[in-house]
Amino acid sequence: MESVAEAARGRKPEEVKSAARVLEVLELLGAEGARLSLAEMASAMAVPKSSLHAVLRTMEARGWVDLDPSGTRYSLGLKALLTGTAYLEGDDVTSLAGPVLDALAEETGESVHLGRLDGTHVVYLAKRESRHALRMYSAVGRRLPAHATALGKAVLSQYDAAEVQRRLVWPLERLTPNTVTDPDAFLAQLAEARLRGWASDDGENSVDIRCVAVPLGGGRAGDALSCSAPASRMDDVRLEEVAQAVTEAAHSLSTLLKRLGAQ
Amino acid sequence: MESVAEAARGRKPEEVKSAARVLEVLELLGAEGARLSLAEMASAMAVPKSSLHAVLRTMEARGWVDLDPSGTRYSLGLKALLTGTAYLEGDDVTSLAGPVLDALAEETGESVHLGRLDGTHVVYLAKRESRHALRMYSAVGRRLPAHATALGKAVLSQYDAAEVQRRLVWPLERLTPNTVTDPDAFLAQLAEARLRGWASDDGENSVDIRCVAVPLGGGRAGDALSCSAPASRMDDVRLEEVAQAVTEAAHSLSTLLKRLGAQ
DNA sequence: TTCGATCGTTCAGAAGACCGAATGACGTTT
DNA sequence: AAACGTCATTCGGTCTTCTGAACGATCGAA
Repeated sequence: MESVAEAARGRKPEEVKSAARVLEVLELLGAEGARLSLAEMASAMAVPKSSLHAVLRTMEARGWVDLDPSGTRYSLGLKALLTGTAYLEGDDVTSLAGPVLDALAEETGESVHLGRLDGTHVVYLAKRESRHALRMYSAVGRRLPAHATALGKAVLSQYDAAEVQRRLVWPLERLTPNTVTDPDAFLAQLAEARLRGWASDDGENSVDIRCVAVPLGGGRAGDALSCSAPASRMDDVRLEEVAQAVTEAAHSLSTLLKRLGAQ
Repeated sequence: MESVAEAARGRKPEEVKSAARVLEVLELLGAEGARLSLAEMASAMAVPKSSLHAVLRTMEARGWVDLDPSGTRYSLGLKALLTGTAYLEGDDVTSLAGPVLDALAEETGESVHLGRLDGTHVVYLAKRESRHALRMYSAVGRRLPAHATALGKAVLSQYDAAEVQRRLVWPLERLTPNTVTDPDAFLAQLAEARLRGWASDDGENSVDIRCVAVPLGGGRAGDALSCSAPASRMDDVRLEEVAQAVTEAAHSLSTLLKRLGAQ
């Protein structure tokens, strides 16, 4: 009998209702540094107030959401931060990447990132900042569309065209005048990246930023290493040099990971 | 009838069972960079496997937990990271603190932290690293016992003795030979901090690190600003100088916050 | 003050999750 | 090869949570 009601909302009957709601609350509050009232969240989630009320009580009691002094607006609690940093600490790749990132940042003098594919986006897992005053803004946890970043293209270059077609949302969203949105041109870029071993981004998500990225091996298909710099410091020659350095760094990190996986 | 069963486990009947379990899973997986099987978690949480199974399916479907390639060990998912960083982005204090931290780090040349009291511990919300090669290790999201840190003592100095007694766990845990564990000595330190406006830590959580902290005003009773350095660069005279700088920084941040709260 | 529009909170009937035992799928040991 | 241990997974009856409407509290406007 539940199939009618559940199918109408497009949800699997395999989900535990209030478990899903807890996660939805966290995502909703996280989405925009939001401070939302119970009623606002209930309407946003299309859930009865009374049901959400009990869920929020549970979350508040455990420090996963905080309540305004007024007692009427919810925001994320400290537990969310603790768990977020625990993700990074518990991750093999991120833990091992530290010294490699340090060395690459030292060698290139530019901003260096470790990224992971998550659906259609890439998430920064770790970074080292450029020594220069003019540098790109970034933050661990930040998400950028995979199709407009070197990191994303590096990861995607490991899949065939059909898989890429399946993984991305078409048409590709345009972020800057340089964003590659034509499917054929995009797939051609991936093919080129696959051949030479590194992907690039020329102002495709942020004007005037050029970036090079190399996917990690060692069984970590979703991760890549990148180096970004303002176009003013990154002409084509320099790009190739940096690509070389990133490739070597990625290789050495991949070796560390393979060793870990084998043992 | 549920009061008997629930009271026996010490839980309020106000909790939604599977909501609490979702959070408990996240905390369990976050606790130690753990990779746990369903059976292990079920036993750790004292919950039937079959019930937890459904919860984990829900969490996995939404990317909150990841499953090993083998399909038998769970770890935190990427959504945990996204929500964790969202906590920081959505937080007024952390957002406003950036420039103040930069200035203080520049002025002192030492590591600077923004911390928040969470129960008996202090959590780092933001940091700026020392320019020196010899520097303390720290990370955003890291928790340290409040009674053994300048940050914690700064926050606690705002409460009276009875409140402090209530908030901490006695006896105070010893972390280093310098940790103050005697209740009277500890309360005396807080009283002194309250008078002069800043708290200090002399190798109490980490040998050879000295630290100064000042609580924030502006209605953010739980937050404090600190500056830490190796004892070799921090004699008593220098400590007073740094305390002065931190006090000014805390004051300017508090002013920013008050302005925000008023508007 | 009074009204109106929020908001969070409560409650009893209805719907769905929870649980224990049984099952199937591995990998390892005997 | 066979038996064992451990693992995730399924299933139907029972019990809990979920729900929608009604309530009470709070604030601002009239």
